Amino acid sequence: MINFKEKVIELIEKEVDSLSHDEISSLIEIPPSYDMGDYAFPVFRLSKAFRKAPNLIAEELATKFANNENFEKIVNNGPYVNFFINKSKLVETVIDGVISEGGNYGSSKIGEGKTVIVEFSSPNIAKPFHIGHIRTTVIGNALYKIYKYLGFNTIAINHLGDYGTQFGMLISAYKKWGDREVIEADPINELLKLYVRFNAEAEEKVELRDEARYWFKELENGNKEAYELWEWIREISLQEFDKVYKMLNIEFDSFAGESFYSDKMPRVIDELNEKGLMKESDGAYLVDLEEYGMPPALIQKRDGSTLYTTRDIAAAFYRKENYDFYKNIYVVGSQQNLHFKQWFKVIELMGHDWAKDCIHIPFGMVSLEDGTLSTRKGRVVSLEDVLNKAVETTLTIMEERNPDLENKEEVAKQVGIGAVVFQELFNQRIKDYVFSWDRTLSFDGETGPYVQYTHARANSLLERGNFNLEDKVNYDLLLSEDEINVVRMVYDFPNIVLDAMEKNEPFFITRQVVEIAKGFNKFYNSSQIIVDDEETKKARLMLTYIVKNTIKIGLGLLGIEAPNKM
RNA sequence: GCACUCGUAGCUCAGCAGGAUAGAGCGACGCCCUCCUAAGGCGUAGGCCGAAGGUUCGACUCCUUUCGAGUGCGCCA
Repeated sequence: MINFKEKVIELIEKEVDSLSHDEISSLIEIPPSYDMGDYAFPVFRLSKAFRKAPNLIAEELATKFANNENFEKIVNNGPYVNFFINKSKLVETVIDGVISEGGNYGSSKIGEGKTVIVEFSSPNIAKPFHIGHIRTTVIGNALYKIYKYLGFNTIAINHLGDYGTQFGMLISAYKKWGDREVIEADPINELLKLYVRFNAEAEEKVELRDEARYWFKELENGNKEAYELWEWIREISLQEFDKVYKMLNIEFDSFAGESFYSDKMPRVIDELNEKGLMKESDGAYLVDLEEYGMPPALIQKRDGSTLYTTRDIAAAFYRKENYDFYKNIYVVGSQQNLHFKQWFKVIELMGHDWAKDCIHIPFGMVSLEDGTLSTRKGRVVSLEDVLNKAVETTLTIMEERNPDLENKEEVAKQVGIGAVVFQELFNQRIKDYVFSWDRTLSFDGETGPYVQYTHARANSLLERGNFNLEDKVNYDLLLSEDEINVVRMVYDFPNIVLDAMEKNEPFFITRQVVEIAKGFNKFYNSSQIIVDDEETKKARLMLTYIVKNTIKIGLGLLGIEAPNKM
């Protein structure tokens, strides 16, 4: 495909010596409106070197550029040189590009030979998989797909919270009040009950805390009874989580959670000791980070057991050695900003330069209308319920609008779940939000169903119009404002995918896909696509095809399906 | 107390690592199916971009201060 921006840079480079290629590239912008051009080059920076007023410089440059095959017009508008892409060329390059790449439009090989680890989801076993987990799960999955699409060797790791004092509590609670059969009938809820009860009683009886710590210590020491109980709890929890992962269509390459690293910590502690980084404090051991403006990182508790910082460090070492990652990404809430900053620093202090390749991707909090989520206080909304409810609502809408549709159930799942995922990926990660059923179940406007609907509509047009990919198209029949607008957005798509990767922000893709859908719907409403004139029909169907294809790819990168009918 | 994050229309949010007149969706009001999927399209109303300074030819965007909200800060994860 023709890179028009690059063509703009080439032109400018020839006339302007004082700026490098990259400088020019970063100066070039997209005008607020397309009547001002596709690209603009502001010349303010040149006024010193040229010793002229910006307007005059722009005028002079525009005159020099005047004729060029890739641009139909290059003119100055005050201190800007505005470039108008040759529309016919644009249409041609986009259509050719989409046809030749097909289902891989926008993919790339830039990641070849590089491994990216994405750690995400990571729920705590024996606890409900609730609405608070949706962000890491869905954002992480999208990032995983995006990196993969760009050619990286990508590894999805579910770093299960399957270790720590909480399991001491659970084991202790189970031994007191547990009943195997009751738990197996409804694992998460029953385990949660035990956990809640234990915490409640521990408020009064402080000795229970010591008991919990004792059992965790026993677990770490390999006590058979403790280990078997723990293994069983882990297994039944995973089965529960798997239901949600299936609904979301998410797969992991590894479930190596915290427990997996339980025997990999001594070497970390040894290395910290060797390098003189460990400090004793009240019987516990830590790495002092005061110099770096951070509180110390606790490595080992007074009773000799470890903390999650230690496990995270051990896990990072393990991953470096086994995957030799290019990037090691952690999709974890912003509450843990400090924790990651601390242990990344510890690894750096140990002298490992790959510390810089460890990246924390934070996201904002989800809360409920009546306050923060709290497993212990029972203030949770189960993710499974949310997804089921969304599917149900979708089914109701479908009964009204398209009751004759085949495989309604299947489509309702794709649309309902897609709606939830889409909304999750619609804004910047960092924003906090309050969960609301109303918003989650509203499918009008810029939503997942809107985009999917556009996709289905496009598909239906292609079928009705007997679209044939082999048909030659007259590019000059797609030059109206509405048509070009759509073409431009499809043209931008590959760069948007790159942006999403560079900034680890899937929502760039979400927004672009919405823009494409909007543009197409506008076109659809203003022009008849299946018309008598064969040439026109072929051209318009081709436009419909590139829209459908790009939407499908975009949704796919977000982990959302694109049904052909709805 | 210290650190970090957020603060743009009634609501929910975009605004591309400073640029040309601040944009959507929802909600409100008014239109458009004898026509390819109306989960759609078109239009109207609605904003001193939390506040004050500063840097710059130019600030919603960068810096400082300030107010408001959230999060985190040694034996939980």
